[in-house]
Amino acid sequence: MSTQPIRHRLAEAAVTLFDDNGYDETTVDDIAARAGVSRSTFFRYYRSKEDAIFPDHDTLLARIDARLRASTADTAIVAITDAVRIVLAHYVDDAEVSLRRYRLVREVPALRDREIASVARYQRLFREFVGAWLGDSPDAGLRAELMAASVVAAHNQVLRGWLRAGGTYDPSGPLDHALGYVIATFRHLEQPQESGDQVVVATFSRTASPQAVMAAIQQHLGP
Amino acid sequence: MSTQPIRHRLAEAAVTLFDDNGYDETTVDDIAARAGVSRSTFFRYYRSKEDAIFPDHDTLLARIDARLRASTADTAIVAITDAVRIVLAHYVDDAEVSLRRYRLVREVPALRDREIASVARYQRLFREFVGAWLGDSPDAGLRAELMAASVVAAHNQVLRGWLRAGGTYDPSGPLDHALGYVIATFRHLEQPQESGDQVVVATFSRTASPQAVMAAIQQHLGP
DNA sequence: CATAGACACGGTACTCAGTATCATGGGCCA
DNA sequence: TGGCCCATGATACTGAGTACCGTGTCTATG
Repeated sequence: MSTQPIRHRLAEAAVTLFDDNGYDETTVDDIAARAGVSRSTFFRYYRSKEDAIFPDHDTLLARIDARLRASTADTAIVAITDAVRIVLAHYVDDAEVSLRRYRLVREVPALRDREIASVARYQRLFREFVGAWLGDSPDAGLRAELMAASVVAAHNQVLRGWLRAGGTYDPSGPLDHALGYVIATFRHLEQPQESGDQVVVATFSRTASPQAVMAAIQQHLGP
Repeated sequence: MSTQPIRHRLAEAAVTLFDDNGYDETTVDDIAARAGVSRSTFFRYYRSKEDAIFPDHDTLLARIDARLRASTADTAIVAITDAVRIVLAHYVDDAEVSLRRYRLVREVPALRDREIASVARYQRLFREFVGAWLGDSPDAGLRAELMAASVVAAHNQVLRGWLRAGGTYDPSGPLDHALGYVIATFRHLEQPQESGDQVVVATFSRTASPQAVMAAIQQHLGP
């Protein structure tokens, strides 16, 4: 029938039928028939009907895992930035597919839940690595959780904006901007001496007199 | 059979059977039979098999919505803190049920995904309100997304810790600690003059001389 | 060349979640 | 008493997902 591998034909049949007739109205039999194979074969390639729209989450997850695994605490921020860029690039490279899927996922609750569950797996991955990098520093668990959540949220915000705009621009800039926001909040991940040439001074009681503030600062700055 | 309302009997039958025989091994028929009603009646009270374990998410979500709706941008942080406290308290008040459900959700993928989807609804709620409060300030969408994600992540981290420990302590302290972390990062949500009695001073170039630093500070502190 | 095994696919039959629809029976009001 | 409402039960159906078996093809090895 076609020279395309079956797996690809099934995915294409699925998304086309979902688009044309709706998700609930499309049966696995329909998909298999359109791809020219049997129902059995469909389930041999995809575990479930939903799977046919998310064919590449597993491999992408594996790539992220590999990228993070290749890093250490010292290069945490670079690794995280890279990883998020990989994910976003994956969507951007296949803009056509991403946009069709986005429209679908937006209006089918079952698919939306599935998407959210996938995102949670990415977040879990980030959390585990950041947690390991933070070791047993104070609040390591909490900070890892917040870091992972923020990174994923930043990515999602940029991606959603790009999808809503129909994929009409390069989201690299917005992503870097968003990640900058996140990273600024979590500078303490890296060693202080590596955190650029800026140093935060202090906070003081609002009721303190200017003289008292000056004295305290002068004392810490040395001669 | 029992004086308990049917809805409650069904939920109890469900969680008991899931505990004893496993989730997949328990059919809706089993649950209905144990509650002494028919299969039809089960689906009249719960939309799905999973629903029987998450009976109160909708009402809790409505309470959070109400709490946030009752606030404005001025009192954002208090509202958010309150809302998160409400959610955590809901779990703590029913520690027995929460713990059983936690053990179940942890090992049944379908339930875990469902739980994650529920959490996403809370996050969406926070995002919408914070976004509205931020109005059209720069990066409002991004900051709302990050704020919501962080708040939810902080809550989940505290809740998970409490659940893992078997619900053996009062998690209010840890929650406040975690929220403090989050709020510190998002101080700019509130007006500066309302942000407590602490004031952040500044950052300076590491190469600046102590004298230059002092001069700059003195200039901002006034006479 | 023949045979055996691996493998991919098709076919069949089953379980069970979820939906739709109708029947029933008990309380309640006129 | 009669009629109505409403909660429950009963039945039948669709479709996802699983298990299992049969069959054809391709390949390696005698």
